[in-house]
Amino acid sequence: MDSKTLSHYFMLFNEIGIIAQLSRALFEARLPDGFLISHFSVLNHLIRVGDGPTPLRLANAFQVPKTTMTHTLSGLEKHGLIDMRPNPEDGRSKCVWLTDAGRTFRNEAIAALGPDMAELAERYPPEFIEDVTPKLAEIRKFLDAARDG
Amino acid sequence: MDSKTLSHYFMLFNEIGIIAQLSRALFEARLPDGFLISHFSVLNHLIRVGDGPTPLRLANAFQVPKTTMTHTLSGLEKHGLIDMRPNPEDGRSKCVWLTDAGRTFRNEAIAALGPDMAELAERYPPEFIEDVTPKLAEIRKFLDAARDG
DNA sequence: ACTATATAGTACGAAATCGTACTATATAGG
DNA sequence: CCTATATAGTACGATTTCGTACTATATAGT
Repeated sequence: MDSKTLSHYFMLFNEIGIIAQLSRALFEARLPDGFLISHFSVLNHLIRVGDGPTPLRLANAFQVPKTTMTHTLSGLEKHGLIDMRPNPEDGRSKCVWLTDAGRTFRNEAIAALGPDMAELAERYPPEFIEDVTPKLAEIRKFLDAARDG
Repeated sequence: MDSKTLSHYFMLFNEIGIIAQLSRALFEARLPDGFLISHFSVLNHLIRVGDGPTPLRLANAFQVPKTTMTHTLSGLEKHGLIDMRPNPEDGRSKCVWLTDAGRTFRNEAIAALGPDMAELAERYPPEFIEDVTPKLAEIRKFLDAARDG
């Protein structure tokens, strides 16, 4: 791959990285004190993909060490947003389930973004978003598949 | 903004966040041992925007506390990738300059991504990328402007 | 059944990131 | 000029994240 083409691909991920950083800071400021994106992300994942996974599956999904996931989950459990139950199919393992409070927390966190997104929508209408999102979803699926094998 | 539209906007940033996380893990694995994305990001920013800024400007650009930037810069300086010189216009302040080693490090880090990007290019040709990147750049500029004003 | 190996989760220490407090310099007002 | 306030950077402690080592359970081979 020639250097000019490479730089185009690199720039895509550079833009994505910058947006992620800016939007993370903005989003975190909207969360209640003491909560981080890492907490929200787990709740959101459990709703998107379904709850009941093991901590290890979550760690893999987020590309973080399992020790980090243990720490994040303990915070969520302490606040009553998830339940950790023994895995009936494996005595070494646990399963992570959302509580009602966890679902509520996630939904309220998204709702808190309303004003910011409305501001964004003034410049970039829904059609713009609906054009870009599926393309990014494609790339995301590709990256997700690439790291497994 | 109705809840369905909101969820579309949210999903965009959700995809961006996931891709950023996956690509960060992939990229960090390509960096020499002991270096983090935070180090590379600063070098890359200095090349993109031009070097000579103060640590505080960098901290603002990356939306991180200035103490974090102090730490990151001290790591870069220890490895000889940047120079920190006093600011001739302000005795409290310093200016950050790239060294030749810093430029080389940044270029080699990007080059190390070649094989991964080539793999991506098999599925998503340059035209696909060149369609998405400018749209993301727009959103990035908007977010960047929004936090100042 | 028994042993060896692999896996899930955690304890613990190291490094990165963050918030508060402090020092040094700059700016504004008198 | 002198004082009061604001700003740039850093020191320090707290939290998050990460790597290594450990315990408990599962799986494979015999």
